[in-house]
Amino acid sequence: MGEPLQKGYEPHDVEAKWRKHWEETHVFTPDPDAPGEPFSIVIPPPNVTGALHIGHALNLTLIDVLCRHARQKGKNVLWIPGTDHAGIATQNVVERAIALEGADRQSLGRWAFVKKIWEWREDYGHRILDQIGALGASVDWKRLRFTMDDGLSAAVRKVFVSLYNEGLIYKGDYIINWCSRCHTALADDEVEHEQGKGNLWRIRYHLADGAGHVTVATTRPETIPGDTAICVHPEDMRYHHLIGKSAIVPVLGRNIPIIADSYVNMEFGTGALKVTPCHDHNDWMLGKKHDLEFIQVIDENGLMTAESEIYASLPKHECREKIVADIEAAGDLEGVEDMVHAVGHCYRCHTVVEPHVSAQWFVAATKLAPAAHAAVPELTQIFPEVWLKTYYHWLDNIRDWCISRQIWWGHRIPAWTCTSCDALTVAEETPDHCPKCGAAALVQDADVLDTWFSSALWPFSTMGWPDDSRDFERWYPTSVLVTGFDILFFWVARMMMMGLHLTGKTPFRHVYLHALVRDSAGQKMSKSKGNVIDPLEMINKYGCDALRFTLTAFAAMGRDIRLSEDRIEGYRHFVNKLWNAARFALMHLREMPDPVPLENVSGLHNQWILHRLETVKKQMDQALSEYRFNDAAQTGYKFLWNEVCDWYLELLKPDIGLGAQSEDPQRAAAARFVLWTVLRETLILLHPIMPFVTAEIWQALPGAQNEANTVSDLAKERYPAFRPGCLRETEARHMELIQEVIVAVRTIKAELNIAPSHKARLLLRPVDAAQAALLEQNRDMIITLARLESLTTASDTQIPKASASAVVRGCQVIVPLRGTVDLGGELQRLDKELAKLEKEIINTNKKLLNESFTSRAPAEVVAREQEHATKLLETITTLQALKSRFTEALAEDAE
RNA sequence: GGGCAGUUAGCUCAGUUGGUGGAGCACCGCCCUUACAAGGCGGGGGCCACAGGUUCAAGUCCUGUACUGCCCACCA
Repeated sequence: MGEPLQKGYEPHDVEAKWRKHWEETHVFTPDPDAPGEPFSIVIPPPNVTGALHIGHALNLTLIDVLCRHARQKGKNVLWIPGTDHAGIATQNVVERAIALEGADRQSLGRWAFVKKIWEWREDYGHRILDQIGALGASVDWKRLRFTMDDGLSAAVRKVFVSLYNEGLIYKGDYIINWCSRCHTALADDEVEHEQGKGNLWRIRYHLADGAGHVTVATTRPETIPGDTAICVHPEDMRYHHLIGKSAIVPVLGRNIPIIADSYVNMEFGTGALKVTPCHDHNDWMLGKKHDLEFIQVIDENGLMTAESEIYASLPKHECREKIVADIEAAGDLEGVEDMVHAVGHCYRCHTVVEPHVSAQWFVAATKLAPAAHAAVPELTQIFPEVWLKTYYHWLDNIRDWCISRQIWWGHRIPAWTCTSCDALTVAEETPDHCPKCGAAALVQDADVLDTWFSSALWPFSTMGWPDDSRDFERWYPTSVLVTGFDILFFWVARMMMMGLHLTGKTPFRHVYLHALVRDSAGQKMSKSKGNVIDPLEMINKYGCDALRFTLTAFAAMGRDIRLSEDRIEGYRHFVNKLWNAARFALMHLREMPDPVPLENVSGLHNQWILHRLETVKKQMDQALSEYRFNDAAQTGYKFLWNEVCDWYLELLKPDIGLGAQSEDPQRAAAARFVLWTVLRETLILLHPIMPFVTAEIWQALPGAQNEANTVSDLAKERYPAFRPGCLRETEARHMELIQEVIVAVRTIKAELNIAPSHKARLLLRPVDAAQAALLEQNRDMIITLARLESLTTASDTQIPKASASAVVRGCQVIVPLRGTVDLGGELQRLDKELAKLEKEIINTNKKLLNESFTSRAPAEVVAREQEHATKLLETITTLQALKSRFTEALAEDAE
């Protein structure tokens, strides 16, 4: 027996206690040789120096729900935690930190700077891990990984070498996106395009033969020194005669060819395009295609190169001003207009990126993509399905992936150049001599790999691949990848490509893409907007379970989550409700009740709640297996609050000696065991979503322990077995009648301003003998919950004229009115009810009189409508009779 | 420019295969009933964005329009 429950739920103490317990007992460290179907998930690794944000909280909560549920279902569950070295992001953070000390990485040097980052990681790397723990994530801490661990780094080198040897990694000159602040290449999808104001200049290029000029339009005049052609559309009659001739580059005076390519848009600008292959992606393509000259005029610092002659060493924006002025002075500027166009920015630091030609390493993604396309949905299924098309489209239009980054923090590219013979060696281990010429002087490539390269290996590198590993054998491929849709391309697609190529298997059977968490106005949360909701602050204020329940309840498929603090506060009430319900139950379960056969238990309320419990067990299980997290949460919520608390706990009070009735030992025994069962199984059902509060209640539940002398840990408990014998549709419907009668009485009281505590007399006139028996058998429930003085059930009961009335499933519900009550109120009530019913019967009859409905709709639907109409008519007739009696009473009263 | 979502109660959102629309919060009234006032009971509130179409029957399927959001590609 554990500790009894305190008056109020104190999340902090409880959370700390269970976190510690779970970490110390290693319940989430699985044994690969243990039985059970394998179930595995790898964490989407957060930045090692990062802090937990609400997106992580959502992600981790959903994964945790799946893992805890899978454990309950008897699966052998592995959830690998870990962090990502996050190249550029981390380097930037540390650079900013050392800048405060007046240092910079250049002056420190590579070795010392990287050492600094490792130190930084030692200091701050624990923070994010601690925060993952604070969310209650049931990860296996013994298998904690970091993308720059020895094992994972070895995997990275192995993959690099093997792809290189297969020709799937190559080095080449290419135009890339260059961030002159981060000083590194950026992948296409690391560039964010934003609309910005600019100018469009129209500039004359004189023809070399002196026969006039051609006018081009450009937004970037500073690239003019790098022009190596003018391009027009082959079918553009305005320029047809110029194709093959030469033009002169303004100011510099070089001759360049005029070429034709259908890439050119005749409608835009003047229809004549200046081609600068080194400083524009499309111009690069044209340059390659038409074998143009490549002249680089802007360097990696954003300064003009010597090739730009008189503009050499000017910053590019100054060059722009100067060259425009020079052209204008020469009389060759035809005009300037304002225009809005998209400009690329670095996704990390927001500097404008510059297309830049340099030697880079590439993965031949074009060759890996087809397999990743073909694997879906056969081998890997994507949820929700709307992302399928997006996934396919991206893979079908993929370009080779630039994987080299000119930064210092990351996996160094395992390629060495011989200083004497220039030969390139790619190897897993540092070579001590050049394999070609034997010289010992080898220089390693200065670049590191794109962070996503190591991330792409994460599902198997974390399991010990490429070495023979029991974990890999047992748990790869993983069961499901849970992540945000924003990294479908960055991460998911690349894991698919790498996983398929290297392991021959897709790295996960399912991919569940969850939504983004936005603020209550639908805005993306960001520090600069000041609209972030800090999950740790929420945990602190409302408790972890409240936060987790909120996130789960809002995680509807394919829809963004608009979160606000109010909602978390709201779900805290639910945690509290569970706590209080449990406290009440435990007051009456001082010790383990003696079991009674539940399939044969007596008492309509017992049969009903057990029936509902079975239904909810099935529904929640089903919902989670289909990633309908919100449905699972809502089902649990409604069951506990609206059924267990609002009805069942009240209904069982008479059984256990609360209220007017005297205790019947047999009924009390049954009630206690049913109560114990319902509480016990509800705790299990809610545990994946709310692990802490349920675990705390569980340890106080007598008889929940299954091992002697140990703390009773709900995290180890199995999903409750289904009891088909407890499914009782008929009894559930009978219970609904009782509930409806009770509600009818309550409504009468409320609407006629009769105090709820007023003990009314109630007369019931059942529609038939079966109903009469049912009502009579359950009279205690009605008396207690409707708060009655007396209850008379008989079809021939005299009805006092001054009575309020209602009709429930044909049964007349009569509350005789005495003294102070406002009789006019009852008339209004009856009229309102009758009007509603009449409207309904008109609609139903309209349908039934429609020949095409009765002949074409399924017989079963027609029969249902028919029955509905009959019942409506009966109710109306009865109610009208009651109303006329009541009107007489009013008249008599007036006399 | 191409693609994908969304539009349902005052607010935030559910609504599986078409069969007479739900929840939470907010609102109104009554109640401190011995698990819970972070509560209980009852109530009001919606031509499901708009216009067509399919069907006996449309929030649900189809077409179009409007607005909102996102993704991709970017025209020099």
